[in-house]
This record gives sequence, C-alpha cells and structure tokens, in this order.
Amino acid sequence: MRAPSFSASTTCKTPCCSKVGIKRGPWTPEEDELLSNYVKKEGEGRWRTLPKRAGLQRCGKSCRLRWMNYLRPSVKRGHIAPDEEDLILRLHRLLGNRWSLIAGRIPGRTDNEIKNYWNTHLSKKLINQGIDPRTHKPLNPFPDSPGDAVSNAFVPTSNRPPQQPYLSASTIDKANGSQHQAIPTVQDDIGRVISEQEQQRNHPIPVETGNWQNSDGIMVGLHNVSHGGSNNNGQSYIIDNFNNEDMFSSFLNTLMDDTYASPYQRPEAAVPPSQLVSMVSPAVNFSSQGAMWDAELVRSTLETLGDQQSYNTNIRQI
DNA sequence: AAATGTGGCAACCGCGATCAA
DNA sequence: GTTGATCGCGGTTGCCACATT
Repeated sequence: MRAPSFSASTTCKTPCCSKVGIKRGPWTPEEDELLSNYVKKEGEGRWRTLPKRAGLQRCGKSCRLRWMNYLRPSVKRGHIAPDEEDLILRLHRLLGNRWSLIAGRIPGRTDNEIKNYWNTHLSKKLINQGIDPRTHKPLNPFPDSPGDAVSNAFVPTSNRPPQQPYLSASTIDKANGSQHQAIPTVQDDIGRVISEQEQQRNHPIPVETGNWQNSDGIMVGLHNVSHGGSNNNGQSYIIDNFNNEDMFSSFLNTLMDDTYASPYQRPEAAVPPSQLVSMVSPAVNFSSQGAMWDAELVRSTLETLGDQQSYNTNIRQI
C-alpha cells in the first residue's frame, strides 16, 4: 500500500496524469463510493473525463484501475481455489504472461490479481517442483530427459536453436533489443489467435472450467476455416474463424486437457500418443483448406514419445 | 523489545494499439 | 496519411503486515 500523495508533476506523460493536484496512492472509502456510484449510474468508459464528472481528484487511469481491479461487482476477492490455481497454471503454460487473457477465463479474477498470484506463489511453487515458470519445462540441464516429452508437446522445436530457453516473444524482444527478431512461440500464436477471436466477438471466448472429455473425433467436421496463423518461418498452427464459439472453446480445452497439459499435479501421467494423434489429426485434415497443425511439431512430439506406429498411421501419409 | 528481512498486493508507470478528427 | 487522445496491458514499485533474528 502506498502513502497518499498529491502529484506536483508525474513522470506519466499522458495528459490525464500530468495535471497538478491529482491525488495518488491508496483509495479512501469515500473515493470508492464516489467512483462506484458514478460508474454504476453512467457506465464504464470515458475514463479521461470521469474523475471531473464524478468529483474525484484522481487521473482517469487510476479510476479505471480501481474500478477494474477492486470495485467492479463481478470481482471475486479472496483465496484462490485449487481448481483456479490449476487453471492458471495450464493457461499460463498455453498463453504465457498474457494476464488479461488468462483472467478472462477465470471468472471474477482480475489480471492484476492473477499476475500477483503468479509472481508471489505459483512461480515459486514451480521452481520448487523443478519446473521453469517461464517455460514450464524442467529446470534440469538435460533437455532430452523423458520429463520433457510433455513440455515439448507445444513447443515448435524447429523454430529455435536447440536448448534455447522458451521465452515469450516480448521477453526475447526486450532482452535482445532490436538486434534480433523475436521468434513467436506457440504461446504467442495461440494468444494472438484468441485475441483476434475475442476482438471479433467483442467479448471473451468462454471456456469450460470443469472436466472435459477428450473424445475421439473432436473437431472432426469443422469447416469454414478461412486461414490459419503462421509464424515467421511460414509454419502454420491454428486456426482462425471457427464457425462457432463452442468449437473454439473445445479446441482451447483440448490444449488444456489434464491428460497431457497438466504435469504439475500428476507428473506420473504419461501422454498417450494416440491421444495426441486424435487431437492433431483433425487439424491436419484442414491443411488443404489453408490451415493446419504444425506438422513438424506433431512429428517431433510423437517421435519423442516413441510411437512411430501411430505417427505413421495417422500423420505421415497426410 | 527493537531491528531487519520477507511476503503480499494495490497502485503506478510507460508503452503499444486503437480510434477519431 | 498524420496526429493526438485515450485505453488497455504487462512490468515494476513501494508500502504494510508479519516473521525472524
């Protein structure tokens, strides 16, 4: 918590924060009430002019943050339940540090809360379990160990030099400056696709948080795929323009399914190659329509898992 | 009991994206 | 096409509370 203060001039360059006399620091109950009443009456948005209209000596950004992270009625406060924690872990593995996207799939939780929880609890927990919280891969220096099989399931190994850490594109960008072009990861691509989907719909894509059965034939028969995502190497992943939300949610759930995406709680659980094949083969079927699962990823995953038969049967001839 | 260290988290900051003029 | 305002996001800071020395 910060001590309350009034800014004479801040380092924030936006006009809303450069005003002299803007209050900073923790919010008082009176301010909360003013803001809460105003937003309930007038609705969200127009944050720039809101403070004046609501009678607050705060900048618009501060008002928005307070509303979004604390005052919104839908915000659920308090202890993060084990199932929420598992969901955060799986979504982070899928999406990286895209806190707003993760928060959009955990009802009542804010991006700030999830980010804080990750930084203070989950990253340490993973380290204690010998898992790199950035990459979700084992911290051990032997990348060919069996434990990597699960982690490699969604890592485009062909896109990056061997043993290079699985950093997000933005992290690589910042670390390298403009010297090197960032390599988009699968997390980046999936995050981008989800963002685009959500922008088209103007609301988050719902995701079931309960048990999800990875039945045979999932996504079989999915059509109307107009184009797929691709990285700098021209490799395609998935998948734009699902023809309805349920299919996209099913796909996302497929990626998050415990049987192959949650090694944290059940590290002994093996990934059945046949399950991976059933997961990816429908996407491969789409290749003729312009979208496909990265074949190299499928190949390397299945080969790592040592199931050449499934690979030969389901993938190679396509 | 006082000093110091650490954890937790609300709030701030700066940047990029978007949009309207 | 350009510019400026605004919004939203992710990273970071700084303060309080509690634990440890």
